[in-house]
Amino acid sequence: MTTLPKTFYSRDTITVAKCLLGKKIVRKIGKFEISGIIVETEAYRHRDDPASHAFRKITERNKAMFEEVGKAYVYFTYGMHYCFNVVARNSKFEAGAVLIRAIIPEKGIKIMEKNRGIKDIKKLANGPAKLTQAMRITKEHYGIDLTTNSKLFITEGVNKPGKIIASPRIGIKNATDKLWNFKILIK
DNA sequence: CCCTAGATTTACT
DNA sequence: GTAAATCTAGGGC
Repeated sequence: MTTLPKTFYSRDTITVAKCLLGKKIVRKIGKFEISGIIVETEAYRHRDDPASHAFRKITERNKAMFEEVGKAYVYFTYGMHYCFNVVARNSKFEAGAVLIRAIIPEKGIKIMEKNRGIKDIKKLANGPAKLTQAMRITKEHYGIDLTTNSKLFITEGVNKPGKIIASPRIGIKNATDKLWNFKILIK
C-alpha cells in the first residue's frame, strides 16, 4: 500500500477532488489502525471561489491552504466540529484544498464506534465532522504532511471508483452554481 | 419519514 | 455582533 505522492496533489484542485474518491484514509492510534474509503469530497479553490476560506486573504486559520500540497488543513467550525481537508492545487493557484466529506469505514470500526458513541455503521463517518470525530482528527493535525506522516495518510484504495456524481457543495451560500461536490456509490 | 432548533468557538462581512 | 465548508435530538406526520 503506497502513500499517494506529492505529484498526486499538484494537479488542479477539482481533479484531485475527483481522484481522491475511492482512495483510502489510514489513521494510526497507538497500535490500532483505522481506515476507510473516501466516498465524498468537495473542492475549494482560491481567487475564483467565493465559498472558499482562502477566497479573501491568508489568515491564521486558512494559511495551510497556501502551503505545500499534500498537507492537512483542519479547521474548527460551528463551535464544536472539526473538518479535514487536503491541500491540493496546480501552479495556477496560490491556494486550494479538498474537503473530505464522507468515508466508508473499513478497519477499526469498533474504535470509531467508541469515538462517536454510536453503533450505526452508516452514520459513523458519513459527514465531514463525523469522520474527524471517528478518526480523532483535531487541530493537532493542522499542517501535517500527509505524504510523509505515519499516523495519518492516504493510500491507493479501490482502483475503479465507477461513476462520479457532481453536485453543488453543501452548507455554503456563495458559488452554488459550481458543481464541486463529488461522490461515488459503493455497491 | 421530514423538519426545526440548539450547541458553542472562531474569525471577520 | 453574527455567520459559519455541521450534527444531533426531538417532535410531528
